[in-house]
Amino acid sequence: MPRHPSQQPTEVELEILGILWKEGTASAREVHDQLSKIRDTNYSTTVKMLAVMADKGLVKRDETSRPIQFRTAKSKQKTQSGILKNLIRKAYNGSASSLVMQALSSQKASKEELQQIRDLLDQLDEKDGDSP
Amino acid sequence: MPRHPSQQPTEVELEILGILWKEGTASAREVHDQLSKIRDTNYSTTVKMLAVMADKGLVKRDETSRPIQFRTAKSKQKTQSGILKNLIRKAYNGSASSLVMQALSSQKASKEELQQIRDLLDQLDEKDGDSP
DNA sequence: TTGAACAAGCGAATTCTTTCGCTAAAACGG
DNA sequence: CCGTTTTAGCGAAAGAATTCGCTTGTTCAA
Repeated sequence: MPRHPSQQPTEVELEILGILWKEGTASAREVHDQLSKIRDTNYSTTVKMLAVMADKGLVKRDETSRPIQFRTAKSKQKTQSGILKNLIRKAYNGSASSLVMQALSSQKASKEELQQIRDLLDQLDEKDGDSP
Repeated sequence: MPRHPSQQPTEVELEILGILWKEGTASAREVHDQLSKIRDTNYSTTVKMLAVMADKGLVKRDETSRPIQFRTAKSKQKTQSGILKNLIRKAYNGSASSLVMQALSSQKASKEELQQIRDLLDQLDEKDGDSP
């Protein structure tokens, strides 16, 4: 009986995606150097992970340049919100605001950030006035 | 070489935790009935998952009552914020507010919810005036 | 060109997750 | 009680994720 292949990126995959989001584009070596700071891992492993991720369509390879450059296949936005949506559904019973409140209470945020969030809230209010 | 056992609950585990959060306490059968609505799974599998989760310390069994009752071992809060913290670190480069903004923009929230969030923001502002 | 150094890839082993058939034990109804 | 139904558990296997040794290819400087 076939298992459900999870749509979400795995732990390590996410860490690698995180690196690529930060760097934009990077060689296997560069990815590895970053990765090895947060995870005890081996260069071969990193290379393999990138290969697996390429198969899954999570990253793209640019072979025209040497060393081969990697970048993410989907936009950061899209990937992040996919993960978020999934998490909200499974762990927050579908309520985005529960997640938001918890994130705000359990993690520190600067005044500027809080203000940014307020601004966004205002925008949202305007847009969707009051509709059932 | 030992793998990093991920601290986070897996996909199915999370779904089961979600059910237990909603129900408070439930028998294997009850968990299964709920689970099978969102996932094509077998009663034996559910029972096994609960056993595995008990081993990992994710759920507790109350054997005094028959059928055995399950409940989560850690509080919903604690588990959720653990997951969030992890996600923020890995996928949001440590910025809780990025996650919050994305959650707000990509998921609908009612006016009441938005207001709740505002209230929380106000509280946070008061508490931590202007930090170092 | 040639050897050192680095990059890429293959294939197989490990460990973890998820699956379920099958057996035993417990509860239930007559 | 006894057969039936439900619950619990075991153990094994299928599937995924992660690991890395080792081989091969490429680059580069002397």
